[in-house]
Amino acid sequence: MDCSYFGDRIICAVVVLDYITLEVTRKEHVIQRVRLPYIPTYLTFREGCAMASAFEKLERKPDVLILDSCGINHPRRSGMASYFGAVMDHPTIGVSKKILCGEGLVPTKVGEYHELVYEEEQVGWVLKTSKRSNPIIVSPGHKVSMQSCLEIVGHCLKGHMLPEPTRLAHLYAAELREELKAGKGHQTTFNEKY
DNA sequence: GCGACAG
DNA sequence: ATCTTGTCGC
Repeated sequence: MDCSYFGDRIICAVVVLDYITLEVTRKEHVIQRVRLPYIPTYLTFREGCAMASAFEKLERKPDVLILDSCGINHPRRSGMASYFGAVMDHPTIGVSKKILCGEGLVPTKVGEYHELVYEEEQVGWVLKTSKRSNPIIVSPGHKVSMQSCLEIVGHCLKGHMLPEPTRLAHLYAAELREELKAGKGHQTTFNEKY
């Protein structure tokens, strides 16, 4: 899942892929009004409601959810991936492009990775996924081990900076944003259950 | 007080 | 996240 914005609207897009083939199985989305500003370490309160509504639209839930955010690599060990996973009681993994907290060696060769450490504790990984892009941060969200999150994200890589689920959700969210901008937002129906 | 700070 | 042109590299 990933979110994009347009004016005072937030668009949350979710794309489900088959784990073996990485082919898209399902796409859903919701549009809501932005209710809170972005405040570092409190991202869940800005995007959480839209994500919950989008996730509930899936008749069949995926085995694991990858979010564009932090997992346990967070000052309170509760990045949006962890928080959302706990609230929805569903396995999650956090994938981000910048470090919110913690530090680790910088991987330089594709496939290379290092531990992301925060307060003497490993909270994730710094992974080099493509030649030109900066490494990405991978961390356990909820009900996924430190080892598993790395394996799962690694399996979803196709030579791009981001794993396919995140990359495709990002593209879909951007596509929906353009449609809204073009006025094609016929279905002005907001899904604001949360 | 200063700098950092997921999206 | 969003605004924004060209540009370097696969």
